[in-house]
Amino acid sequence: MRATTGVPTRENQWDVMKRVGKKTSRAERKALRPHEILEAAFEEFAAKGYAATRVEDIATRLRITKGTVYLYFPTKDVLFQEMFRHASTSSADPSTAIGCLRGSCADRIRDLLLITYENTANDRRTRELLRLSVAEGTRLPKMVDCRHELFIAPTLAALTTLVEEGVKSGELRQDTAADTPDVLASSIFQVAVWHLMLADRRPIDGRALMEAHIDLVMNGLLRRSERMA
Amino acid sequence: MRATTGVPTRENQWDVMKRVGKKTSRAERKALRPHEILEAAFEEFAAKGYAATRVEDIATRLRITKGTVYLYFPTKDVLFQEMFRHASTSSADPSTAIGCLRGSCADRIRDLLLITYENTANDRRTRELLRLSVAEGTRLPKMVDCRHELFIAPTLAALTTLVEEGVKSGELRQDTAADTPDVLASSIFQVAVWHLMLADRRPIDGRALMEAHIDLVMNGLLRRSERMA
Amino acid sequence: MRATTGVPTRENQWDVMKRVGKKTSRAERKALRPHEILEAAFEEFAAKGYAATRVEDIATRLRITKGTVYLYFPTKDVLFQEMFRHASTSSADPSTAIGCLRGSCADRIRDLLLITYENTANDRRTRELLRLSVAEGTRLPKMVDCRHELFIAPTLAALTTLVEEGVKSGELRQDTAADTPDVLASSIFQVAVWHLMLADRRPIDGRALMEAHIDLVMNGLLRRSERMA
Amino acid sequence: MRATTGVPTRENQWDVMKRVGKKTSRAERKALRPHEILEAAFEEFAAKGYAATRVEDIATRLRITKGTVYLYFPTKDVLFQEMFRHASTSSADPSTAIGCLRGSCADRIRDLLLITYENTANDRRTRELLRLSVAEGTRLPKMVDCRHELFIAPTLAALTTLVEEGVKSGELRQDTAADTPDVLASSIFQVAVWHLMLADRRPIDGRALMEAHIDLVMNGLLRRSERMA
DNA sequence: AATGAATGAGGGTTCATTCAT
DNA sequence: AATGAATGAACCCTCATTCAT
Repeated sequence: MRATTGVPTRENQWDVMKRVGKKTSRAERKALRPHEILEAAFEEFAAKGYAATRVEDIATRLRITKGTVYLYFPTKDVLFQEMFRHASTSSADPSTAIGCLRGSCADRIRDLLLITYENTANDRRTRELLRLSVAEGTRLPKMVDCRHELFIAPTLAALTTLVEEGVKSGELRQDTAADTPDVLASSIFQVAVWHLMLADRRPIDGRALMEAHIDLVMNGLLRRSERMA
Repeated sequence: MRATTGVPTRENQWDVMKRVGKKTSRAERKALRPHEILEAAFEEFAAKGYAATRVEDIATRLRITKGTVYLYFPTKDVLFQEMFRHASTSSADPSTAIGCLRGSCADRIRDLLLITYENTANDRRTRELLRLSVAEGTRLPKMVDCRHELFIAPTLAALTTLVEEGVKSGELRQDTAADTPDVLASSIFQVAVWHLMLADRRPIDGRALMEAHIDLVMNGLLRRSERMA
Repeated sequence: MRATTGVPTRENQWDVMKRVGKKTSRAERKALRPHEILEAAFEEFAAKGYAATRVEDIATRLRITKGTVYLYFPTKDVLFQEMFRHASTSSADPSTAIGCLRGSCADRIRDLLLITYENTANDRRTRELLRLSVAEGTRLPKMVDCRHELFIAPTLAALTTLVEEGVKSGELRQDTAADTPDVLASSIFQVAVWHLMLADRRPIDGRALMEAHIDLVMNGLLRRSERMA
Repeated sequence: MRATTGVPTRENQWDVMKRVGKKTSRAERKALRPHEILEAAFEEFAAKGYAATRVEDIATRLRITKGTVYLYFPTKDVLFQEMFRHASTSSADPSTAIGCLRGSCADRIRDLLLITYENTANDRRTRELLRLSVAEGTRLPKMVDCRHELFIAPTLAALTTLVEEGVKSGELRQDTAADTPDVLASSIFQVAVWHLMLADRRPIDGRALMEAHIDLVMNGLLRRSERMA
């Protein structure tokens, strides 16, 4: 029925292990596999998108064969979704950041934005998840909603709380802007999109841009005397 | 399921033309075709991405067959790129907007941002081009760079010019923010990404967000007395 | 994306047609295709069973490629079922045979059995459908039931009617056997199974066996006084 | 769905043995294994056919893993053939039945047919072997021939002998039917095929059908004077 | 110009078989 | 002896592309 060559054309994972003298038991290997595969899947899907990625590409990245991938994930589609969940889960939880803010409202807003920036726009993994959310979101809205619920909404809610507090204490002015404090975070989106679109071809200093934006939103561009009603 | 009949169940383009009494000559038809195809391609590619879109999907949208598509475009890949160029070209040219700005620097900045917002984040076509830039940009960096060159860079350059002018005239303060006036436009990215990710599932008032952001960047969030050094 | 060799390695159907000077228009070809494919599918499925048959085998038999098969049938499974229905439909309808029986009950029973034999056990196509019914029937009971309903049941019902009539008229004896006249047809099953199992390796004279069986069962059924020479 | 846990959810063979306090040594186990595997293989192959059965299905039925199957049988194909031989061997040997027939020719014929019926058409295992002979016989004619040689031919030969004897003694009439006494057994085929095709969806009383057939063929074969009531 | 039947390379998925543990 | 992770050859089905009509 099926021919069985058994003659490996290229050295496989085990050969490699022997050659480099690594000691990984089968059990260890197996326990690691799902994680490894999800990581490799992340790289491939992020680089090429769902449809253009071949399961074999993912396998090859790990020096295994596609059959092995199917030992751990039943379909490409499930693999994608698990990968998305896995990559999301390993992102920094915004609540920890929110929990350790100290100082004046302005300080806390500044720190929250900077920390969020570091965890999102400045984090390759999170950026690529944004890419996938944009690219595949139409196909899998649930996925994106879930991510929004867990990561974006809490941060924006924290901003809203901080602004409300600052307005109440008189530290911040009460105005149009105070009604939609989401906009405080807009530069994070800008940096993220910039990275996604232009990568290293037109690099920007994300941190500088963030600080400029924070300066702007806190102080405004107009001279004191020119301040608009 | 593939039909095997070959009997068209719905009236095709010629039937339609006959019914409504239009007179479109063959020559006219031919002249229109590339444009029609590019439009249909835009819709399909935007909805499903490059790899997941079938040439036949595009043809079906026009009630023609895939063979016809190949009369005008040699490959799917070329079609995609031409579509991208075409959709970009039909976007509003930023230079026209820049040209008709009037009033104080603040006014002109505000107007430029609002006009750009209307032409980009609030324009479905431009938004979908952003989606494609993010999704397929890795594969076709040239495409994205070109788009950046023609649409994004000029707008940001205009902003920079306006800010410099305002600083020189004393209308705007000279500070961190003035060094990277790009950030003034960050809310446009935010609205665009929000639309792309959450579509109509979590709608936002883009215009209100824009105005809040403009208010913020012009006036700052801090009370006058609290202004940071 | 996809390489396009276009270099045919072996002459295909069209080459063949040109070479032998056949004149078959595309439209004619297309109209014939489903029928051709069903016939080829019949041969392959009958020879190897559902699971062991490759769609490509079916295509190759027609000097076309598997892609073409999928132009007419959406899946292998549907192809199998349509093939089964098609092959069944083209079998002789028992009602026509039943309609033209003449003579005494004995004569009509004899003729019905012989005709049924010719149409079933002695007909390769019907025999192979029996093979498929036995081999794949567990998977597709509906298919077998349908076939039973249309072909087997009517014939057995006709036998029952004939026997009842003969008993009533006094031509046939009333006894155990008259209660289950199905057994009159048992030799048809025997010949069919023999063919399916031993093919041409241990050939039998089906017709002679049929006649011997008829002789046996008729002389048993008939009253003493009616006994045939 | 493939499980990735490796944690057995149901108790395996050893657990079972421990629980019920059985003491089966490794050696005993090993001696039993081939037999167990062949039995499990019989069930699976009979239910799904050769190609559609997975080696793992067979193993799972025994709560062992496919690796173990390969310890005892080198390939799936060999396993199938050994299973077929094994299942055949465990069928009742016709010679024993033939040996203990007593009474008149008519009695012996009747008894032989009834015993054969019980051992074949009315025996699930033998019936399923018939199914496999029909389904896979084209692929493995040797197998079927062997089975024919050992089980079918002897029974038919015995029938022939009995009929010849009856004719010689004057108990049976000498006529067409006497030339091919095979037909006496045709109802066995009929019942077997009926079971295989219609299973329990259209049940029949096999024994009644057999007796009706015997009644039919005996009263036909017997001389006028010998006719049974 | 338009069609759509046909092609065939490819990618998802399965499963017989191997072999280190 | 038994396991089950891994392999890789197939097989189903899709779809970009071609080309005769």
